[in-house]
Amino acid sequence: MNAVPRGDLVPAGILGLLGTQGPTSRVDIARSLRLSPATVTQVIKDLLTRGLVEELASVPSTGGRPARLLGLVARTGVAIGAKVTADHVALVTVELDGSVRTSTVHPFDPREPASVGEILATALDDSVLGVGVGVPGSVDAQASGIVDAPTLGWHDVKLGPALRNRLGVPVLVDNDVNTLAAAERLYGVGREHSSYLVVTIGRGVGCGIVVDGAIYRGAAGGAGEIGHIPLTDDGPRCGCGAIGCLEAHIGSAGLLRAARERGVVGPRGRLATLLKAARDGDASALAVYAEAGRLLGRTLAGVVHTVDPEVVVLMGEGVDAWEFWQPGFEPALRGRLLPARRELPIVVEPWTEVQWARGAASLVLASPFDSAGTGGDQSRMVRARLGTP
Amino acid sequence: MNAVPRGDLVPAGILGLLGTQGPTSRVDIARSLRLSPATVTQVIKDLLTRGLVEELASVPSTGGRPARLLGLVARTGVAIGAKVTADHVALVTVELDGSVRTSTVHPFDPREPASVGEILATALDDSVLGVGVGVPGSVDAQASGIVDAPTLGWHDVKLGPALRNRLGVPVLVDNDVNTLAAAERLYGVGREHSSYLVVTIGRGVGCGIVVDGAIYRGAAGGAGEIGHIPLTDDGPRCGCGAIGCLEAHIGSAGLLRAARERGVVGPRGRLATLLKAARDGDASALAVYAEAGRLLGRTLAGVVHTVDPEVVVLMGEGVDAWEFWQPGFEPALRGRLLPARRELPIVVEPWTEVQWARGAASLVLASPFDSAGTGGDQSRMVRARLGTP
DNA sequence: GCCACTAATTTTAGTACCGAAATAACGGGG
DNA sequence: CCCCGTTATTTCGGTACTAAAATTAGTGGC
Repeated sequence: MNAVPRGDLVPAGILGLLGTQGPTSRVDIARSLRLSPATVTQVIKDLLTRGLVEELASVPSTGGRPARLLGLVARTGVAIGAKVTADHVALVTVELDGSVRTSTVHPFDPREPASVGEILATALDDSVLGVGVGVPGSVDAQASGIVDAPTLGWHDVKLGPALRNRLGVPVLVDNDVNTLAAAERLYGVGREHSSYLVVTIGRGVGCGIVVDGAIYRGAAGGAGEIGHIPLTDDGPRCGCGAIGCLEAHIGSAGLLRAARERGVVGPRGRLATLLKAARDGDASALAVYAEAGRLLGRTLAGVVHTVDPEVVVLMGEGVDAWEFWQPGFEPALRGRLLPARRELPIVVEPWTEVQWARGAASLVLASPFDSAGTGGDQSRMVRARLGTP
Repeated sequence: MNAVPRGDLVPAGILGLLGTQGPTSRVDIARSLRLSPATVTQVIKDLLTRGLVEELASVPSTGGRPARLLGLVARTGVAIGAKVTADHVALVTVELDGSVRTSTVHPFDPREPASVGEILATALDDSVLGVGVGVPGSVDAQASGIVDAPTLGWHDVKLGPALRNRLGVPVLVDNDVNTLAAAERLYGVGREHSSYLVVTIGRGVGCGIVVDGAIYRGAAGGAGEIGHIPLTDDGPRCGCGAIGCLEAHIGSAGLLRAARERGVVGPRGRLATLLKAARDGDASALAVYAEAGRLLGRTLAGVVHTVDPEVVVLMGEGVDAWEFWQPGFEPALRGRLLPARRELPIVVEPWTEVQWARGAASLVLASPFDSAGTGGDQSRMVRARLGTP
């Protein structure tokens, strides 16, 4: 058998691994990146002489020669992550190890896409490796960053080029759910599994698909739009123009509509009212959530039959009320899955707004692992910044 | 940038390309297989000296040096394809260029899985490169071939190992729909597109997913089971045990049930009766098909939103009546797709039973291109057989 | 303390590819 | 006919890996 090289990726991959997973031995690096130990030895030798990596303590022997841990020489690199919504931009700066250093929120008017650049510029300094941006819409490619986002009123907005021009650092743009999938890959289920779905419930319903460790974007960057899976032929109209989409039923607006119809909240009531009613044990409120859970479970059964993932992760604002969705969700999902998949693990992750932005930063931090070339030249630029102190 | 090698695959890939696409110039080979012209020159030099390939006529110059066509030296390799059903096994032998040489059908009792080996043995001779088998169920991996097929009453049937043992040639086993997807890749839309769905309608409903030119099988070989996407909470019970699956509505049995309910056919009527009634313009018969088309269209809209393919191919026994499905299908699909995808091309392919078996043979013929390693050691063995006269 | 055993790392001797530059084989314009 | 532009192919000099063998650094038994 011969080599399976992947561009100038191995040194960056090792640096990225050490940055995200902490100190690691040569064998473990080889196993994680599917390289031969020989290659790791060679590359590490180079990184040692360049002073980017240092040898740390040995781990106690397990019967053979003890492994020598390797660590990143303290560096100042950070990534900036931004999540764009209809009325604000959330910004975080994230260390190489994934910890959030700072977090801010800025008001934002989507009619002025360029102002995203101004907001990001406030956080920029020499230590920034790159900027990741998550948007609620479809993006042609991370490295390009041309956005269609109906909820922002954006069509063909050239956000990526504009930001690169304004900021002068690598900029990766992707659908917001895909950014969460990227974060999950570095810090979540992606460490243990190579194929999974990241499903978000909240204002809309989205799904990031990870296959063999790579984010699957579809032919035109539109994969994972499960919010627009049709459920019914009548029923609520969705923002997309069609009728009876999943999102129209169980997105924030759909929940609220159902709650009003049942009289749980008044005509001007808010979701918080519905949630409070459920917490107080109101039967109608519980029924609204249970019905939403049932629809989500049934739809996800279909998605799982189509994609066959190892795990499903649930996130988004909506999981705050998950305890009330679950009674409807579990039977609807499990009862519909084929026997072979009935034990599919479902992971519900606690949620804060910062997660979105942190996910966006993960686009940058995942660049060293980007052997599929998803991030194109922008990922290469991040790697270049990582390689020279 | 450096090399992107793929195992000992390049020589086999070139042979496979010449076998399936016919005579090709070096530059075109390089373009098709995404290799550098330098590499092609080197490998071809070797293949020429080994007598596996010969130089043919030049193509007329298009302004520069004329390209020299290269062709396979006449060889006797064939692949055998088999499609297993509940009552028969269809067998074909297929030439390297994809043309069907012989085609036979053998009665079969699924309670005796081993008899598949006996049937295949009748077709075996020295020229056989390998055997491909399509089964109506899920398969753990092509190169292994352990089958779960409820419709055959098979659970954990070790078909692959048994056949390899009996036949002594490489055996690749896959879900029947995936075999069609493999055929499509070599001879159909796969020549022009790298991501597509192959949807079959007939007794069941299935879907082969091709992503970046590779068949996507999911975490456990169960991807594409769209027949079990839940549509309704009441309604017909499906063979899988759940209620209201797509397949229960629009599979052969579902169609027949609907036809009986509407009185189009008698209690012992058959599908042919329904089809004939539709051809005679019977309104109820047309309504049965239109409703099936509507359900299929609505469901596929959801699948397309999830997967975002470039094209969808429709096949299977059911397409014989496609003209009657279409009136329900088109509006249901297009009306539900997001605007960006509304123009999705749908290709309906004419259908004969032989297609299934030919698809199975494609598993073998695709082995030379199998850079993803889907076929494992069995594909390697096919390549070995291809490389030594 | 010496030996057998184990596991991590390094060395060695390739291999399979690539990019860039050189060369070859045409057609067409003067 | 000779030169030019164009396209195909080949040559050349790397590069980035690999597998297998050798080496190193521990453990535990005696």
